[in-house]
Amino acid sequence: MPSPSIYTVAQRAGVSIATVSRVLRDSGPVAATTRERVLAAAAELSWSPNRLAAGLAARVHGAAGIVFPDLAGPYFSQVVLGFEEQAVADDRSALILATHGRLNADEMVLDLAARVDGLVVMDRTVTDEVVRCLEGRGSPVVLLARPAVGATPAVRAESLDAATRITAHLIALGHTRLAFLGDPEAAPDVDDRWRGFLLAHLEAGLPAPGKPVRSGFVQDEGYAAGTALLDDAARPTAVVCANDEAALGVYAAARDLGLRIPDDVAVTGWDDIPAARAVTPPLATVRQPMRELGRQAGALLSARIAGVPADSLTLPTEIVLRASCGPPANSRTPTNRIPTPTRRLEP
Amino acid sequence: MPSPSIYTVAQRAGVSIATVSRVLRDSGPVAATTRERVLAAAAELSWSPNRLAAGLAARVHGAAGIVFPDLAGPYFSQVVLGFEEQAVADDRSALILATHGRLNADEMVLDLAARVDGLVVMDRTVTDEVVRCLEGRGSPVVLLARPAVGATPAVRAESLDAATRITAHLIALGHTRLAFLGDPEAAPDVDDRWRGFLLAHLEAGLPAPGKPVRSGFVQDEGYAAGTALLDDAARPTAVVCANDEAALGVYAAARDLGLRIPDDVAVTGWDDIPAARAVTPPLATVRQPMRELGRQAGALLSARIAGVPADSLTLPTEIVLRASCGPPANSRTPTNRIPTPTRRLEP
DNA sequence: TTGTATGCGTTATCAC
DNA sequence: GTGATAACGCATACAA
Repeated sequence: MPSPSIYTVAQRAGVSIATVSRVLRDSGPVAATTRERVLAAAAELSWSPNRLAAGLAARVHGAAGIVFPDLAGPYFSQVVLGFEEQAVADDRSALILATHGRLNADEMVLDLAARVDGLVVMDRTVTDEVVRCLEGRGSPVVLLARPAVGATPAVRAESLDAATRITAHLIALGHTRLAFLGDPEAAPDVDDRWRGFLLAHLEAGLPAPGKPVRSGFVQDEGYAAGTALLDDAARPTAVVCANDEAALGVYAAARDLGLRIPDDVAVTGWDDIPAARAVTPPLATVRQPMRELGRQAGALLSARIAGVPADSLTLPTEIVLRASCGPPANSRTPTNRIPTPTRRLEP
Repeated sequence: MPSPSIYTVAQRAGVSIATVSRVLRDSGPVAATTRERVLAAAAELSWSPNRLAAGLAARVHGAAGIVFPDLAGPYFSQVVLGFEEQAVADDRSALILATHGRLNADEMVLDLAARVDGLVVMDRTVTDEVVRCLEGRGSPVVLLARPAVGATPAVRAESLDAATRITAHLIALGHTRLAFLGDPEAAPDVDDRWRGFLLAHLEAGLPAPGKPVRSGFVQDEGYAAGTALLDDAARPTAVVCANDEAALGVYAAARDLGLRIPDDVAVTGWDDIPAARAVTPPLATVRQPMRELGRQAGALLSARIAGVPADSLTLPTEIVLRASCGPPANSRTPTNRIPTPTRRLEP
């Protein structure tokens, strides 16, 4: 038995399909009694309009998509969730696409674009060229955690300054041998954090630090990179990690090497995931509004879909000092002064 | 300038729309030279077929949806990711919907159903009645982490037996005052874990434990519940948590109360999230194949969409013993014997 | 191998 | 208020 159509409902209600459409979409005047009849008929047939047909006629998908590299860890999850919330708020469905660094990511994204009214694109999932192509085809795009491209706006969380500040804090605590753990080429945000790390050294008059210790975003990678970094007599006394999960990997590495945090090595992360407060010692980190990032990106996208030009947006981050960056045992600077405006001390 | 349609392309290639459709969908024979012309025209216009129209004509959405309560924590993230992977593998788009316990969840799901070929429904996001309604309207459904409903199959991870075994392990270690932290009414899986917890007491001849200490899935809730539970002279010596994140909250609670794990209180979790290995001591837990759950649910859904009847599926779980459940200081049973077949000792 | 014509289920613009 | 009817963009029998 085929599913009922607007014709079935119209016939049952004794009206034309135009009227059915009117009551359902509340467009145009309809007599109260007529409305009742239509509603009743629709209910009896448990009919709901075919979104495909409705979309085709109205030239609207009623859907928005988000493209991200992966869904590993709280960061991406929260961003996607924020996006979903905004989409629902705008009465749109949310489509997701994880590229995983697949080679055919470009065509996957192009394909996705054909089924949504607009797209949020995270990180380096696709090239700038693809972004332009998308816009060229009439698909509004909002970039997330990645620089703007032409007129395509970007939503980001401040990274460079926060990285400079948290590094400066470590330096102020007396650290002179610091390492950066993360891959600046993996994501624009990480690159900013790395540059802030460098900048802090410059400003403090310290010699330039070594190259970053490459690591992905997941804990296992942080563990591997952390082990390689710390299993060395010339190990650093402080490690600035590109994200919390990698930092937790460093925690495990330090433990397995018999090193104490922060006495033997200070550690900082990024994101302020819940686990950062559960570990011992609590992890110092930089909080970024993950959910809000997704929400704002979705909101900007909605604006663009509506034809309203949207400007790029940078959300503030917040340094969260916790015991993991506490003064090392042989601290020469007992002060706890933090050279930054926005700060926070927990717990 | 309106986006090009199949007519534009056909005209430019000097063929009919039927031919364009043929080369694009590779249906029916087309001369090589003709094919080239069409492809060229399509490329020049950077045209891609309108999915709405294609879907309408083919009576197919080319999309699958998944409904979940929230995206907090690795569990839901991984499940959704597994679902997405399977959807992509089946050449379908993935739609997501988080209900957040919203009151109008039912209609949101019904609405989502109108734009996909099938739906995976997690937990208690909607009632059994809605599931039947969905099926009645011709939308194949696969349940996830929730019992089957009529002919609608379910994909689950084994919970009851694993809960019995890990509880039995604690009891074998000498614990007699155990608490269950989690809300059996929050999710069917948690209810199974609670029942396994009870069963282990029965089998060991221990008096029935107290009521579960209600807690949600996130760390903060685990912290609050854990604090209430442990800040008491008559506190339990072991806490079986419904999931890892809540367990991490208990870690923080114990730390803040000056209690040591496992000496003062043993703790176990569920899921085996990465952070479980990063905390000190490492968290004993029950590993469930989160990603695979999503993938299998997606696969079953594909089968159902294809008209193939699908049976319910229960994936195995694995007990992962770590230091957090190590023998208490005053252990009366020095044995480490584990009364279960599948087990694992880490690190 | 290719073209014609119809249907897919709505929306929306007209008349009435 | 209500009803025909033309798009909407594509898939696909059916012809040629």
